[in-house]
Amino acid sequence: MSDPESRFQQLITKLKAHDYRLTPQRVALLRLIASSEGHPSATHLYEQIKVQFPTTSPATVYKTLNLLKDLGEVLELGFSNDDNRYDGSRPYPHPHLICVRCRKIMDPQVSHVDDLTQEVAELTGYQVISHRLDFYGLCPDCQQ
Amino acid sequence: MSDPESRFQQLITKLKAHDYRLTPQRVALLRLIASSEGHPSATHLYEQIKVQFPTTSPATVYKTLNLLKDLGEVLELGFSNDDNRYDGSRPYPHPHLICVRCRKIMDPQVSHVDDLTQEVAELTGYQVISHRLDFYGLCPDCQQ
DNA sequence: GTGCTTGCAAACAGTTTGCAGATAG
DNA sequence: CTATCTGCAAACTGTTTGCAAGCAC
Repeated sequence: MSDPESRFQQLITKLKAHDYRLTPQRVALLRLIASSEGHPSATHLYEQIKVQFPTTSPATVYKTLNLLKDLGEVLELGFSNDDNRYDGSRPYPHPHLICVRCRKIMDPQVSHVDDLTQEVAELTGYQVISHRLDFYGLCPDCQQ
Repeated sequence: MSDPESRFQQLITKLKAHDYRLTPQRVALLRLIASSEGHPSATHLYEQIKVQFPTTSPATVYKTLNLLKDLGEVLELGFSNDDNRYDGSRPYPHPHLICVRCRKIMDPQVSHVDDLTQEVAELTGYQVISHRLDFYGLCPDCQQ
């Protein structure tokens, strides 16, 4: 967990190391992703990038997000009913708390979650690769 | 957690109590849902029902599944990349273990998961309504 | 200069919806 | 008898893909 600026530099270095080109659109997306506290959607990121680069297309945003996902630098939270949300600050599995009314997503502190992975692996014989833990509820603002 | 036949009767009773009509297609779906050990998809259920009722449409299956979901009698596992899967035997939040290769889904025993909901609620001030915990990995058969 | 990247538009896939005819109660 | 349900087809939505032009290196 690093500050946005050094996270941004990390991402730049990673892309360079893999011989990906640093286009202005990509750099702008990396900057947003590196400070993505609010778990933004692709559309949300797209709209922020359009301010600086009005010709940017959603496809470019999706392509770059998938690139970063494949590099393990972004965590994608997919929803069957709703847009995917992205976390570029903490690109490893961790719990999320989702307000069902305003759709805000935050990262709660939850103890011993990683122990569960070990427990499941031992109990089932599966090779557990990843996990996802989401809590759904109403945030303080939305409890009226 | 009851046996398929009494679960089936429960579902019948529930629909009757809410004045929903028991059409042959619905009854067939209830029967499948009541014994849904394998977390089937809508398409999978549709194909099984088509054997008995060849004119059934996917729309009917989706409509009935949504009805059961709204009544709290079916748990829907939505995936952004893949078909939704349904659990009519245990229609309450519980952990799932998903093989990323063959897409088989099972229910592992995991200890103290419900304690986490309480922990998150106290820590964040959210009113936590539900949760979802999925583990992704390779089942014994798929580890080759 | 080369070939990766962009931006547009069309395609995609699972699910939902609208509606006319069928049917459970 | 009547309101609900079915089955078909079209619509929907977020994401992906194909391709020609653009540009990073």
